[in-house]
Amino acid sequence: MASRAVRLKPESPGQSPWKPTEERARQREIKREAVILAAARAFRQRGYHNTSVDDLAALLNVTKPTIYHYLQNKEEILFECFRTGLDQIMSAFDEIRGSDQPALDRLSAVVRKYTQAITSEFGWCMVRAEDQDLSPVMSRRINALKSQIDKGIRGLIKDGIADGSISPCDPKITAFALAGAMNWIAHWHRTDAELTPDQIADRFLSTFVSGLRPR
Amino acid sequence: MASRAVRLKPESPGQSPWKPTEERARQREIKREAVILAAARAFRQRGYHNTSVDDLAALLNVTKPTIYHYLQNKEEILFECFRTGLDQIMSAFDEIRGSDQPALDRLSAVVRKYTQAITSEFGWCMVRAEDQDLSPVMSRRINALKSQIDKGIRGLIKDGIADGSISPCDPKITAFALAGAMNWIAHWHRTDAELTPDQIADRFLSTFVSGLRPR
DNA sequence: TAAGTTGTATACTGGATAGTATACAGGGGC
DNA sequence: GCCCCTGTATACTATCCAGTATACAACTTA
Repeated sequence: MASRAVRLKPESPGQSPWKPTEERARQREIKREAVILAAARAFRQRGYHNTSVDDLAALLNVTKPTIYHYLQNKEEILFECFRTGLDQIMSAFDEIRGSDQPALDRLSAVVRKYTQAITSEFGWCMVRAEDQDLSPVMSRRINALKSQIDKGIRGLIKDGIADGSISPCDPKITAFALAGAMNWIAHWHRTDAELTPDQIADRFLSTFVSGLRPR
Repeated sequence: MASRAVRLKPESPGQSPWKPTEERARQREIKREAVILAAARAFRQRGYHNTSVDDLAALLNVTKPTIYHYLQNKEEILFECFRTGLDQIMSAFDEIRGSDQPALDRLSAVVRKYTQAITSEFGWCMVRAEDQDLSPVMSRRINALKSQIDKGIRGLIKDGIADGSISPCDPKITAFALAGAMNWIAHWHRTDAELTPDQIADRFLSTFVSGLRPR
């Protein structure tokens, strides 16, 4: 569940004979990511199938072949949207790695990060885009990422039961409930909403941790 | 939030001069619903955009014009799938109307019914189909139904806070969390799953009612 | 300044598919 | 037996759109 952002490391400047080439590669990557971001926004707004590659190109003030210069096909665009969003969620687990807090506290930290990710531009893609629009190979890769996230949440719940910070429950179903509540944010959250992601996360945590029944 | 199933009432037989006509209307309705059910299944399996009307026709051993004889266009098919699913959820509220139980108990009953609805054939349509595939007029009608459901849940939470069966919380966000957890079932539930809808509902309720923190 | 590489555009192809024009078959009522 | 209504099919149109062939422009390097 490591953050997968593998980036070109900027070498010490003015030394490599390949510097210009590297600069090009960086520019290329910037543009590629711009396409992916524009796609994520458009898909969220209009849906994957209601957004043509021509639409995407128009949003970026270029033409279709330019898009295809950076990404092989429409499926790859969707895949990258998926992946970028899921990577954001995965990174929620990075910062609690090695922590010795009670598992419930670690879970709370993950919930806050997760909520931030889901309210990002890529939230829609993680949650609403459909596997069926990807080829079996790509779909399997996405499902592997989703499965890792699920395992991470379940693991924290199991740890919590073990260390006594979480009361005994079915980890699988509890993880589904928690993930479902968070993923659903992508359906109703608007960036102009009154609540910040952190406020949403705190209220969710209050509900899930304390429960509905008065103590 | 009344159940909207308006049905032809079978008149006392053998009397009306229009009986054959009525029989025809009934047959027509049966076939129309068969189309909608087949569509719901196909959409869940392959997605709306990956299912052509020809595909649908083939599933029913007829041809495309037959489909169009019962439904105006593909959008109407999707709309009816939406509506059928949402009606099922709406009916979850019917049986607690007039109940004098504490609101938390009424909410629990709704959660059980809701879970049954979401695991039905139409679960996918309620949750995963996209408004953007409907015209603005139809989309507004669907959103009105969704909004009624949301109001129903929030109302029960507010009632619970008032009658003391639910501890004070933000009703809006709590309703979103609960609905999100349930709606998400449509993403992971398979009919061959090990847990029945009622078992899922009970575990959800245990999580939401008692909370994660040990008492 | 010449040669190669990268980025962008114009203009096209091919395939999928929503929706329709039209014909026809069968049953109920006269 | 004739007519009309309902249901179904064949065969078509029109449109959208993913992806490509090709040309050209601009920059890199020498």
